[in-house]
Amino acid sequence: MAATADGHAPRARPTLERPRKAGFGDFSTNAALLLAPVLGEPPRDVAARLGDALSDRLGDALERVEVAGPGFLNLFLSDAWHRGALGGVVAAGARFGAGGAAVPERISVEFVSANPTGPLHVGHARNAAYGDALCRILSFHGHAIEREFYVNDFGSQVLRLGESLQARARGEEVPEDGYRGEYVAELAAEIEGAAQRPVEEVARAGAAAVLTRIAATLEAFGVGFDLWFSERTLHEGGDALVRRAYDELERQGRTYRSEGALWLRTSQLGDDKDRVLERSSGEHTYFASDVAYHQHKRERGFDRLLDVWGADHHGYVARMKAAFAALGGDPERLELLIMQFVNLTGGASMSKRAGDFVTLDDLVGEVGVDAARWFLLARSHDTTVEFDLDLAREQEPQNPVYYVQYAHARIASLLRAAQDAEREVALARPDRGAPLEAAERELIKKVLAFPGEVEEAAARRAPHRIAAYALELAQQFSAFYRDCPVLKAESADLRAQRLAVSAATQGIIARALDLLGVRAPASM
RNA sequence: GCCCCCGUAGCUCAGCUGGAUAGAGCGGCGGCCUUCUAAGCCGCGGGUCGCAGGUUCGAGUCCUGCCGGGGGCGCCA
Repeated sequence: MAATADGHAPRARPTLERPRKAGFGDFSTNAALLLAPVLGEPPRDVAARLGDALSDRLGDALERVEVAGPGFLNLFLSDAWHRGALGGVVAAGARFGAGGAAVPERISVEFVSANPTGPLHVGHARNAAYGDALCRILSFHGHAIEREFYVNDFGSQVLRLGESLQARARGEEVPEDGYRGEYVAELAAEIEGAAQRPVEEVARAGAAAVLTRIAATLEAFGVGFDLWFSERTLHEGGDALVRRAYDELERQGRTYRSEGALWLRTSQLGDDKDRVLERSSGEHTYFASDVAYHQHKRERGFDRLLDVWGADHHGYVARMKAAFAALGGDPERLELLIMQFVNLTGGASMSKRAGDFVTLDDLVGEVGVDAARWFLLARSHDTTVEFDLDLAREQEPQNPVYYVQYAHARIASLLRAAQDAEREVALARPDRGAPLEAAERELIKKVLAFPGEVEEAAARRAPHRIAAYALELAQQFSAFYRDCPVLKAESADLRAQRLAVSAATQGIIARALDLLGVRAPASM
């Protein structure tokens, strides 16, 4: 791009984009708008010349060009180009849109990480759905992903669980700051000798039992982990990881002693103030565990670390980043993704201590895995989700997820109706040279947008983009289904071509739903 | 007081690196099933993009300041 007359670089960059409105062509460029002041000519004249040049260059891939508005140049691609592109999609098969990452990375994604002191609730459900979908998207995009669940099985919370369990087992009142849910009584009955054994043992057994339940809940929700990392292991053994992290920090000159406690100089690295690692009592803080845990992650050699946290942890971001830098890490490679809250209405409180809250299991029981995941994933992670349980329960069939699944099922029905041989023939040669109806061309365009959507969703850590795209694709298929007979097309070629378009669409709907962890049924 | 997120249609939310008449779902009103699944389709109505400035040829989008909502600021986890 040439500099402007006054020698400064132009502020805006020339773009080649796919306009939202169909009337503005398949591609649109603002190049003429930016060139005009440099050339000293009217933007529309520049656009016209640019259009002529492109027409010569692109040949029959281009149907026509249009100068529009203040000087945009809109390019309309031909049917031949669209059919050729469709052929590419069909040929790519299940790999269409996959592996687009320019620099594949080995990434650790830590999510959920709920305390093993009670059942998962709706907030955890959002974290689980988001983290899982993010892993699926990043993996599909070409990254190597490891999924981790950090188990806080060491601190005072677990001890309180033990006290609560013991109280229940003895038929006593649960302590003021204890856990009161019904599950506590259930667990107390399950754990042998809960009334007599040392409270630490009861706590440990209780946490293990809760964790087993959590894992089962997550599995039913379609969420799995490669590693369940125990906080306790950070503190065990002579060469405890916590000690090693302290040593490393000391070597880097980042720690000091004051008032009997060991402090980390996080304020030198962007935090508001320094933080305590080891209390004057000799106990480690929760922060110390996290520092050691992240040091352990560093030692495992990831290119990037992602932590999915609840909104109540956002005050923790600065110190964690600072600690990561203090350990010698690049804070840019530690991403702390904050999930905003799920505001539950029409149901019970989400307070964990209240003992009466809507669990992930309850949620799934009410609306099913697919609707629950869709609902939690369809919104950006940094906006609060309004989840009306009554509405979700009553309006299940109106949920957009069913619309998308329905489109998939319809295509499956179409393909079933076609003979196997015909389907294969259609997919072997999708381009039959038949002219494209408007709805057909729009559907192909939507299909072709998929890799870009994956790229966007991966780069922005934004699964909700996939949900939005899936809905749009399903809508575009509905228009195609309405306007373009497939099985009843006038000619065999047209029938084959439309079968290919349908099959390609089906594959992408299935893939998009899979990236969200939602099923793609063959019939509904 | 400081920090983070949000403020777009009656409700719930999209809106990608600033671009051309601001979109969807739900809800409302009115139509469409001897025709590839009506869990569907079509049409209508509905918005000073919180407010005020600023940058720009161009701002829902970027900057500043207010207002409103949510959350967080512990030698708790």
